[in-house]
Amino acid sequence: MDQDFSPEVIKEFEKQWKIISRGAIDMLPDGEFQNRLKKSIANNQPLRVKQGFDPTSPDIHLGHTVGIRKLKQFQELGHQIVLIIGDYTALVGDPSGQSATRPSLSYDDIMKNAETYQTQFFKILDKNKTEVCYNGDWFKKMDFNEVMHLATKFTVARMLERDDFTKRMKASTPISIHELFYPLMQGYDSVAMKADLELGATEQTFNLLAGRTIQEAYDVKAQLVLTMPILVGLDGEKKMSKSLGNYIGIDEPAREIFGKAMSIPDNLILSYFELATDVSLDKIADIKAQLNDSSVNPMFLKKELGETIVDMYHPEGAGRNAREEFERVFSQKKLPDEIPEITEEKLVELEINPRKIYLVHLIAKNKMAKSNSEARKLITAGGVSLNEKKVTDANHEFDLSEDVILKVGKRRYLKILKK
RNA sequence: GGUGGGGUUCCCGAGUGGUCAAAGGGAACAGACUGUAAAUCUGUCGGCGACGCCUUCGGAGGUUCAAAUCCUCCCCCCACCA
Repeated sequence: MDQDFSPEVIKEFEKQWKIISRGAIDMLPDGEFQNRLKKSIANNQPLRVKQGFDPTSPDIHLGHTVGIRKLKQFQELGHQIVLIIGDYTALVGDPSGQSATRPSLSYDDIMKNAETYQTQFFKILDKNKTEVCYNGDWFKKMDFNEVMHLATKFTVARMLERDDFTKRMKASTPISIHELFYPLMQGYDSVAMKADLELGATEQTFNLLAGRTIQEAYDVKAQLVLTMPILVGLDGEKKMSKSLGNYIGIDEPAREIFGKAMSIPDNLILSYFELATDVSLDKIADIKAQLNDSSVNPMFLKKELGETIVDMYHPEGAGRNAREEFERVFSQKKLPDEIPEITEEKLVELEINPRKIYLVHLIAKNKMAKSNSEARKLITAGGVSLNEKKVTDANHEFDLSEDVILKVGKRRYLKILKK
């Protein structure tokens, strides 16, 4: 029952399709997806495009931006973006891709995270055109009867099909009943928001499709599903996540972002360009060609990547500055142009005698190492220098006769000022 | 509810009375080599102004000169049975 669409509609559809499908893995169901998009254009009825984010950590990182930037594209094409902040789903914890039950967060922490999420979202999205909801808004009000009713809409067999559960069963790791509710909750969000389309990473496919089932059970039209690849973290193996510490936060200082970008393994360069930046498809093809050309040092492409990413989240020119700073410090091994400083008075406050500075304490008390032992180990390992001279004596003491620059490891600096 | 098997340092996982701050691997950190890439090699990997001392082996007690190891109670997980 395809209706006939005018050439203008088809033209607009093709334009939108090209943009929307960039980078996408699945756009389901095939056929219906195209059709509903066309209808939306023909009837001037924007799609309600939903994605949920559980505020389980305080920061949005590049991994999140894969979806957020896709939402941005929909937004620019005139569709309605619906952001769900999963305050209640965060309480449950998404089992997707997990090999163990997530540690539960306190509601206070979740709400704090939700706040920073909001401000960081709008570094990318247009706040005025975005609908934001907390799923606690409806889950808080549900009584047990309604919860059970929701639970009747899905079967155990289907739930256990997903491979994260299968794996956990095989590995004999516990699965709590409440984790089974996660997909139901996410699906119910789609009911509540009357979502036409839900976006998520590939690992979300099960949840997204479950959403269709739940919607239909509640007599809401089943949503379309669009999945995006998972951005691999800095370690080159696992998905980017705050808890694994392999992430680039969009709120981080320019030099951090640049530095972290430089530390990714070479085989990630292309996917970072594809998933984390807005460079054109032509440009991507060009980068791909260069990566295959053995005469090109991938480092140059990586620097370009770093610069591009920095510029997305910092003012114009920040990328270039970060790059120059990086080259100065790491390539030419010069001192960074900004080094945290500490004064003689501050030392006294830290109970360090400026006339007899015990290096171990200086490092530990300034949080350049976790403990005195850690500091001691770093010194012994040859990772500590004073005024660019390596110190390997763990009991080293010195007096502050002049300003001193302390370097610990590759990148921790501190300047101690004689008053 | 019954029976059996388990809970060890960031993770996996050895260890069944002293030689245990606890093998091995992974992760991480530092150093060498580099491009803050990969690979490789080396070292470190509970805390402490440190060849000694203090705190750790699910929790609480107990036996012992001595306990991760033995006993008691409790908590949690898994498998099978019901």
